[in-house]
Amino acid sequence: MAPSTETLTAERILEATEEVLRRYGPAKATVVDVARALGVSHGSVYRHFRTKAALREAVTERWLDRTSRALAGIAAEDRGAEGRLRDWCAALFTAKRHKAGDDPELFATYMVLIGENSAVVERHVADLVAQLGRIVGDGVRAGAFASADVPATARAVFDATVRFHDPAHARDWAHPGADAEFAALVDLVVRGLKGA
Amino acid sequence: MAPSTETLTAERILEATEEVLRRYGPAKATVVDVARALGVSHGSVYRHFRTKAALREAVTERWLDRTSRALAGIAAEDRGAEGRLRDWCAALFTAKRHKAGDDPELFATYMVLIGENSAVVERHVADLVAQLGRIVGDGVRAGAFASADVPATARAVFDATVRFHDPAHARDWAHPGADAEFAALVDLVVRGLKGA
DNA sequence: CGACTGACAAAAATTGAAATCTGTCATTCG
DNA sequence: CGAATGACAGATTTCAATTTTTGTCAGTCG
Repeated sequence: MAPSTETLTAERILEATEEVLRRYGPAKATVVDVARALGVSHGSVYRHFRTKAALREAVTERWLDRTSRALAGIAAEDRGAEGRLRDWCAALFTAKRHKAGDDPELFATYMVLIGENSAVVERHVADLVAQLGRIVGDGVRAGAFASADVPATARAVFDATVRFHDPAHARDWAHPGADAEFAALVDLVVRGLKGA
Repeated sequence: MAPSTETLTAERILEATEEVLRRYGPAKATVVDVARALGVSHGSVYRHFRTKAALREAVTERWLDRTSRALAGIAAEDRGAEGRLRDWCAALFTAKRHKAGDDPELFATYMVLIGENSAVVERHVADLVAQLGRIVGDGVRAGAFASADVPATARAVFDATVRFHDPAHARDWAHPGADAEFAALVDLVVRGLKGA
């Protein structure tokens, strides 16, 4: 966009890249477009990011981290594990559903980025599962939940809810029964956590 | 392939179509190829299937029905609901994993067909959920499971296990920890079914 | 001196003309 | 007479020529 006299930082490049991706989509967005948006030559962008792939990876990571941070707040709250778990799952579903529904094109763009960067996604998933682990662990300590292997149980909870947070299933999130199905699933999972 | 003197039936066309899809893949397989394999003109194929899409849909349906029928056997067995549920889920996971692992190219072909025929897939899913419903219903009647709404619970069980039967997650099925994660998930679900 | 530029080679994407495929139907074949 | 054919129009795909993009680096500028 407007050339700027500010220093060229990785941060500013990432912002410009997001903007370019939003405007042109993942197929058309080029490094030259990003450079043009910043009023610099594309060589300067390569000073901060070794390849176009690295640049896209950094954008993907930023995007996923925003979700992570929001949920970390819920996981850390000081109250009963069941309530926190229910709210955490609901917050994850709601956040994803809004991202998918509010701006489908931008969401499609991030779906492409996610497909390109499985390593980043893996780290993100590990992060979310760790958050679940903290909630489940608290629940076990307080006697609300039963689990012989907290990390494995946390992973099972994450897996059980894939349909309501994995972008691969985004298509289903709009359909009318989705909320009821989500509620039934969370109830089933919570009952399972409470033990036999 | 070899021309034949037999009558041209929908069944024979479907077999030839499967063969052509296996050989050329979903992108290259044409109606002309199918006709050539049968030793007839492509016009004759159109006598049995109105469009290429209808032909592919029929192939997809056949393929999904084979899985359905195998599982229906387990659902109908005369024994405890918990064992049947565990075996049914394991059979579904194992069957899918083999299809994906044994012939990845053919599996990719069917993934494409599945993407083209969401209506067929929806019916297939409804069928599987109904089978689960029978098992869960039996369990509730026998006092082994607790559920206020059997169809909704069956759907929740199906949803909870998506990661281990939906082709969208096929990529994960090969990884070493998959079996342990599957076991942990089924345990969680079964505990949930047994009630709080 | 170090951030930035822009010309360049190699790789990838786009374009449009030619070839192929889909779906129809008047005609042939048994 | 009903099943099958093959020529055909319109839609889609292919392929090679052309353009654009990526990534590098010797050289400029402040």
